[in-house]
Amino acid sequence: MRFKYLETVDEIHDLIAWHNRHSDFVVLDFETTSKNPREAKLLDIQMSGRDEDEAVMFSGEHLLCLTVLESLQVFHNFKYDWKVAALHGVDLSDKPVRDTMLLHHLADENVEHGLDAIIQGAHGDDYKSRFWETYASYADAPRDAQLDYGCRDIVYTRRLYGEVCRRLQADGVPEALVEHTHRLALALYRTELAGIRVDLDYTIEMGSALKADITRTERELREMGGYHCENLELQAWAKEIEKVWTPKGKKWKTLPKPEFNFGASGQVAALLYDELGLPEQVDKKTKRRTADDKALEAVEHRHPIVPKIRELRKFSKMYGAFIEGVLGKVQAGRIYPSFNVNGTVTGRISHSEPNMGQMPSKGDWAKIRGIFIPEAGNKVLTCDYGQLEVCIAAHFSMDENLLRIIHEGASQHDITAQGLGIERSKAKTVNFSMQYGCTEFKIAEILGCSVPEGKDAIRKYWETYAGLKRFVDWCHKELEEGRPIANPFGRLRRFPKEYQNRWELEAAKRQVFSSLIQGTGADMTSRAFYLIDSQLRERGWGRGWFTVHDECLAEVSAEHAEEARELLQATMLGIGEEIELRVPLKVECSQPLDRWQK
DNA sequence: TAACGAAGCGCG
DNA sequence: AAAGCGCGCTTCGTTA
Repeated sequence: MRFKYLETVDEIHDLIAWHNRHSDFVVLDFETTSKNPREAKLLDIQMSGRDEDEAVMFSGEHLLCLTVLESLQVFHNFKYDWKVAALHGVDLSDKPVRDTMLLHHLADENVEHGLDAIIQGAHGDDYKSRFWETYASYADAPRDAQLDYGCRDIVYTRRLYGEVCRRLQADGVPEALVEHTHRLALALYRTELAGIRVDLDYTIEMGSALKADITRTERELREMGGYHCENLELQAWAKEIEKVWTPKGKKWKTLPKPEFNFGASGQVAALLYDELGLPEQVDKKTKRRTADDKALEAVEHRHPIVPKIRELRKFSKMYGAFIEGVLGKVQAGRIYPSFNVNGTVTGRISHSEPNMGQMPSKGDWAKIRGIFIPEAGNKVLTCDYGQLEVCIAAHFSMDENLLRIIHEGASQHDITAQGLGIERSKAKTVNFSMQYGCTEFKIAEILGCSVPEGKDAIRKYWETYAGLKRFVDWCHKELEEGRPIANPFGRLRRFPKEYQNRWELEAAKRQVFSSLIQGTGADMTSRAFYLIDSQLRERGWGRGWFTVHDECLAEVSAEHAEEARELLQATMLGIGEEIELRVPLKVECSQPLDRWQK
């Protein structure tokens, strides 16, 4: 390998001009001071050279030179480098781009996609670990070491690009899916750069109310023993002489300070089961006693302290994960979540810092979503696919009852309840569980019946949805014969060809159908999101905000909100035609809103 | 003191 | 038999 540090702008321009004439693509990578693009200072830029073992590096000061580069840009995670460039005043987003990280995920969704892991696996070259063992930071390393480190990344990324392209071709992954994936990432790049506005007053007010709830509930918990508790020890604990759980010694000690932590599940379990003598609830999976919400619910009628602990848990979760979690990430009134295109094996987008997809949506807690607001003068639109999984399952299976649900508006939960002779509320859980491939053990747990009765319930379920059963069986046959199943976009969910034991095969059988449904829904939503974002921008009406699995959100000017609403609705419905879905889709669009809410 | 896994829980 | 899919975040408690 030959690496060179280019000192002058002339040298850089010479090479770029050469690329513009001769290269199909140019590999690029940035060295910076932080993984967070908003904190990152651009230090150096690396670029592929005239032949495949050659790479160059030049100072980040010459970032502007890249604007004259015309060739296809190849990055490993372009979203990061483009954000850094944008925050240094250079927009690279009008250029064609390919991303070896995205391609690697399309080629194998089951492995890690970081450049380090890929290179280590493919070439066994551990120059990266050697570099980081020697130097505390990139900036601390001498120029020679920086050049070697940065340029090796380029050479390996260049090889990787060729290799993943060959693998995608061999697997028959359509170019349209490759193209869509990059366009989606481009839309998400813009979303990430823009960030999301936060209503600080609203958040702080909700936060202080929650904080007061937490304080009050904690006080009530500590006072409670004296009134309701028949356990003498707990009464004593409640009155000053408090018990302290010592993790080291694994036992209770009587100490004068109230140090019991209701937020620690181990301490709560010790309190409920050891101190109060409530019946131990055991986790079916781990065989260990548990103090999770389901366990607490099961014993809450036996002691008034239990529902209080459940309340406190809820308040703490809401305050800690969502109020503090969001406020801690606010910069000048905005948050900047990451939207990861290859964060899941199914093709869903994953979110982080914060995860917008886990913002509370149920009951009163949905008000937490109201934290997120559009720019002044804009409105929020949120549109979701109704019963998307049912539509997709019906499309694949053409199951009679599923088709009835879609065409006649029948309720899936009612049909299942009737078919199995169970309550509607239980039928709802059964429907979700069956989509996830559950066994008679889980069904027995849901219905509160014996395992043989659970088995019978599954038999009735498959009688009710016989067409679906045939399709699920087909999925299992494909799996067992080692053929990956492509979704309508050509995305593959790959499973091992060989299994060490029966259990691994059973796990794969549970996953294969579920992944197909989930992945199809994910691609439909993200395809719609890309189209929505690009059309809104083209028309100057606004932009895409983000997606939450089967929901597209956008922010649009109040002036065009109604037209935009039509556009979102039509675009999401249009995905059905695009993939020739055999059933009609349903899309529910919100009114133009002043904040994110139902 | 930092890093890590487990438990618990938010979402679809 | 490890027996419902896919994620990310916070806290706790242990270990390097």
